[in-house]
Order: sequence, then structure tokens, then C-alpha cells
Amino acid sequence: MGAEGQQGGQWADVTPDAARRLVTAAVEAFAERGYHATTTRDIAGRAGMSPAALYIHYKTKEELLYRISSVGHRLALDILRRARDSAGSPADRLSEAVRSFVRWHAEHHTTARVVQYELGALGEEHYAEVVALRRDTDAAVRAIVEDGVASGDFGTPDVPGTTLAVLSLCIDVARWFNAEGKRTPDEVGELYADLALRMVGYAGK
Amino acid sequence: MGAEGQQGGQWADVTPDAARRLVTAAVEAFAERGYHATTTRDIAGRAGMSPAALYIHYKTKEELLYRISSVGHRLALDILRRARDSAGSPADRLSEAVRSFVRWHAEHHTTARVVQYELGALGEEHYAEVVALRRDTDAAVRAIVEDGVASGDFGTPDVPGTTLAVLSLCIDVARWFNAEGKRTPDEVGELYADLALRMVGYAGK
DNA sequence: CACCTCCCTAAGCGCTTGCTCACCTCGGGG
DNA sequence: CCCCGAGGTGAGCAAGCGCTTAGGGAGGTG
Repeated sequence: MGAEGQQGGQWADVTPDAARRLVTAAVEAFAERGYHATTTRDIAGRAGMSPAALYIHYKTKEELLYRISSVGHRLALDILRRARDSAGSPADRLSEAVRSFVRWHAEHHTTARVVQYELGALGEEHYAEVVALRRDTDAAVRAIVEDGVASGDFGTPDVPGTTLAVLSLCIDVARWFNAEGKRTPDEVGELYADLALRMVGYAGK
Repeated sequence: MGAEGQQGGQWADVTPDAARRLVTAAVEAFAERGYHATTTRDIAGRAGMSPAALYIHYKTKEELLYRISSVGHRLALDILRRARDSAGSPADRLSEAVRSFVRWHAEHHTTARVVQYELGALGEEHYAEVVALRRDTDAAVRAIVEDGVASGDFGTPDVPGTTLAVLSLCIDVARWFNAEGKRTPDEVGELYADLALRMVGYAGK
């Protein structure tokens, strides 16, 4: 109940009201069944409207997916960049990056699921745009890891590979996280921050 | 080219020949576009047959997915159980489990993609069967981690959580691995075996 | 009051989907 | 020589798809 209600916060600046109801309905439906298995009638129905109303606010079903994907990717990228640019040691910054990135994936796991696993359904141009954002995401984490290796705080033989693995681990939270499970987003974030530090070979504590 | 040709080995015991061609065609199509975006005409076409021929060998499109998912899950489970039951220290066994599990996900990433990411499209009964296999998968890895903690070789505060994370990390290889990329399945397996040992807090070497 | 704009709906178009059915082909046994 | 079953095809059905169109009602403005 209402656990996903906070999701409204993510789409607060989508107007008018009907467009926002449509986008949140689409997130739920895409996350549950996947983009291709979701019908425009289903989305409109969840939003309490007739099928045709969808096309007043969005040109196509794909545009709805693109809006979700674009907003989600930018939100995730901001989280990582904020951590990268924060004060503190590389360990502090990596820990904060993983903690907040994982927390977002768990808290908003419906949105995250669509963002991370449905991008293959995007049109060519939209896909290219999103792939560029994902490269930036990778670069943000790699910058932190490189800082740590340079300062001697981290010890890993393969920086790009380890970066990829850390990101992969975080992203996959969206796949398995269940709101009814026993772990809270905060707990998972804490656990994963610790695991990430071990992965990069952080010795201190 | 032909990197996926080895895939024939996974389906060698599917007879007759036409049924095998259909299942490998379906694996390729499902991995590329996803189950719901793949048409029976596409599968039959890749196998060099008319759309109707599919229904001589399989009752529905869903049964085709089930066959793939079932075989794949059993293969993956066998790999982990063999590692769990092998001789050697917990570190040796965890290392071997992750190495071979990851190698399988990379080498057969098309099959693995279908196995790991399309199970939501299964019918209820088939889904339940596959979920049971996945629980066994988790149990196999957890047994190794518990052994390591009991013997004092590993040091992790959260055994189920760390087990989940290690498995999640391995599974996600199927999502990002690209046969044209610069990493070979062997290299990724080696890197990940090392990362997994760090994650469970393995001190020795 | 007339009028315009913004949302919205009912109906439905053209197409594709998973799947079926009547029929064909062909190698092997009586 | 005929028949038969296994494996295949071409045509096509009912249902559901994304999306369009014609039109209606509510609310603000002259």
C-alpha cells in the first residue's frame, strides 16, 4: 500500500495531471509485464481514461517509454555524479555512490526496472541518446575508482572491469528487489556499499 | 562468426532435427528482441520452415520458451552443484562455482539471457517449476559461503545477502556480455571469481 | 450569449498476432 | 502396387493490436 505512492514524486513536474497519471500507469504496467506485453488500453485503463486519451498527451506508446527512460537515466546519473563530486576520500565517495544508487534502484524498483531492462524497446534515436547517458554513468563510477587506485586506497588489477562489475551489481537490484521482502532499501544500500569497497580492494576501515 | 554455433551442443539431444532448429532459432530471437516481441513467424522463418510447422513440434510458443528455460536452468544448476560438491577449500569451491557459472553465462549469453530475463513470460505452472530451480541455485551457492564462514576462511556479516549479491553479479553477465567485446568468457570468469572471494571477505590467497 | 480552446470519448480502421485446417509429399512395409 | 503415417505447406480465422477520426461537453473570454 502506498509503497509505490512515493513514485508520484519522481513525476511531479509532469503536467497536466492526466499526463502524469498516464506516465505512472505506464511505469507500473511496463515494470510488471514488460513493454511489449503492455497494451495502450491497459495503460489508459490504469490511468482511468479511454484508450484514445493517451494520444492527446503522447504521440506513441514508444514516446511514453522514452520519457520514462530518459527521466530515469538522468535521475540515476545525477545521483552518481553528486557522489563523485562530493568531498571525502575515494572510499567515502564510492560508498556514498553505491549506497544512494542502490537505494534508488530499490525504492523505485518499478521505474528502475523499466529504465534498466526495457531500453531495447526504444526507437533507434532514443536508444542512442540513452546509451550515451549510460556511458556517462559508467564514467562517473570509474572516476571514483581511478581516484582510489591513484591514491593507493584501492587495489584492483582491472579498473574498467571492476567498475563494470560494481555497476552491474547495483543495476541488478532492480530485477530482484521486492517491496514485500524483508530487506529495506536502506539495508540493501548499506550492504552493497560494503561489498563494493571489498570489490575494489579497499584495505582500510 | 559461429561463436554461437557451439550452442548446438546445448540442444544436441533435442530430436528430430527440425525441433532442434526451431529451439535454437527461438533462443536467438527471444534473446535479441524478447519473448513478447518475437513472432512465431520469425522463429519458423529462422529455422527455414513455414509458420505452421512450428506447431507440429511444439504446442504453443510458450512451450518453446519453457523448454529453453527448463533446460537452461538445469544446466546452470548442475554447474553450481558440481562446484559445491567438489573437493577443496571453500575458497576453491566458491572460486570454481563463480568461474564456471560466469563462463557459461558469457559463452551462452543468448541462452542465458532468455533463461534469466524472460521467465516472467512463462505460464503459471511452468513459472512455479522454474522458481523452484532458482531456489536450489541459491541454496547451492549459500552452502559454499556457509562452509567458508564456518571454517573461518570467509568473513561476511550477512550470508544470505552476500550470496544473493554474488549470484546477482554473475547472472547480470548475461545482460551486458557482448561476443564482439574485448573480454573473453574465460577472462570474465577469472575476474569475477576474484571479485566473489573479495565479497565474502576471503583473507588468504 | 456566441465562441473558442482544451480534454476527452465512442467507434472503428488496417494490420499483425498465435494458431488451425485441409491438403500435399514421400520413404517403407505388406 | 497401394497404402500409411510422419512431417511439411498455403491459406486463412478470430482476436487483439497501435493508432485515428469525428464529435461532444465544460469552462473561460469577448
